[in-house]
Amino acid sequence: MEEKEISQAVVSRLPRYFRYLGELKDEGIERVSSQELSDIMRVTASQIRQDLNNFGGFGQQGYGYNVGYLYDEIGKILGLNKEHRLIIIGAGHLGQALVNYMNFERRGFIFKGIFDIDTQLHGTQIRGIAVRPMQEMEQFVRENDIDIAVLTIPKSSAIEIAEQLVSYGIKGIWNFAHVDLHVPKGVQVENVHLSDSLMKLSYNLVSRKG
Amino acid sequence: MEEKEISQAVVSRLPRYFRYLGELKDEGIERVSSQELSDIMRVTASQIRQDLNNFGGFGQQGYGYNVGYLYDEIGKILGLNKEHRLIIIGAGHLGQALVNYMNFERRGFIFKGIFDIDTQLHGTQIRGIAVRPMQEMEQFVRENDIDIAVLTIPKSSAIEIAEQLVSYGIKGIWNFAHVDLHVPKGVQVENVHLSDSLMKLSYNLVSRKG
DNA sequence: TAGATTGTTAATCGATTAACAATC
DNA sequence: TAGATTGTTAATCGATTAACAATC
Repeated sequence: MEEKEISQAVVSRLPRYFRYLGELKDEGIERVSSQELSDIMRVTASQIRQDLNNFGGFGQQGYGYNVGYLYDEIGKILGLNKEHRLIIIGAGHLGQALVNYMNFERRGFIFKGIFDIDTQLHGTQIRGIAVRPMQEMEQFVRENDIDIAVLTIPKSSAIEIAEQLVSYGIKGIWNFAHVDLHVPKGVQVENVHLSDSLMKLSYNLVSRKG
Repeated sequence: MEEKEISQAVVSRLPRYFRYLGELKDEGIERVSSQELSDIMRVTASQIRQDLNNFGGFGQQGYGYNVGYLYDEIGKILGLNKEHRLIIIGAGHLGQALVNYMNFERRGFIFKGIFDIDTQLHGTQIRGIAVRPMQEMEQFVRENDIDIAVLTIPKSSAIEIAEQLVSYGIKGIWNFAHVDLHVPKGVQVENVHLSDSLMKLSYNLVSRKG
């Protein structure tokens, strides 16, 4: 199930296909051609067909794509049919925002634990999930089969915490700390560098781009 | 000041250069060669030189780059020498997290106002900034010379609110709503689609990539 | 069958890397 | 001057788009 390596450019577009197909599905639309999808999504029909054909022939000549089927298949490709078990490190506003965002749970991303260094928070709950001291992290990760850790902590501690998590067996890190993490092969890091994003917006504003 | 259009691929890398140069500066390092920077940042020296030369010759043959100077120049390119005036629409956890993140302010991104539909929140303050009713948005934007609006609202209302904001003269939208906004030329949208990011991580986990 | 639209190959475009002459 | 390293051109690589034969 991994013949050729798929480029991250393609992977980055999959969630967007998934979203638009979900919307079409909700509207009760059963079939869609690459050209129709192209018009809605404002990408070329050619790119849509190329992207999808990385994963298999989901369409049918003369017909197009079955919306529900394609939606489900992309969901599977994205691993949304499997349950992911997450912990959050850092119970600040950002951590809380993520825990409270129900849609992740709907997609199979289950928040199992929250950890923070602040002893005042220990024992309090966020959406029914207790905030625990950092010391319990290792045991919790191992006992609850956690595969993803979300880092909503300052950059100063992120590298060290990430190393610990990897040693506990974490396979994926969703990193909101403004630092680059270097992890061993087999561990995935997905960065959300908010200040980089804001700076990009700033650049495009001052450069008076199109 | 806009001879050739710079590709977004290059722009996306600028904040990262800026971050590493800031760290070198803090360490008191005065000069750096593209090769040294390459080793630290794990990109090719060639790419660094190409990227920088889109904006001018900041280096000196036989010497390399002056850290402080290059840091300042990239800051200017990113528009961080100019003050940006922001409002946040949506005072939920995510909105609060952003308002409370001091580092944005340090870079010249000043939060001037917060708006929310929830009447219960009106008059309350977040880090000294009052939460206002949506009805006051237009006047506030015009009177306070707001150039960036941050959308931390559900996707259901995002498109409509974005349209309003554009009509009030907003030039940049930092969009956290999970929907694609279509804005007129001259208005910049920078998307932060958190669920897309999480799905990408999920894909890389299940595809057992490197 | 005729029409539509995919899957896929070929062509183009753009981005990255390599190489080296210019120059500090 | 000799050595180092940039700025920049040329080569390569990868991603996107176009084209069309395959086929439903």
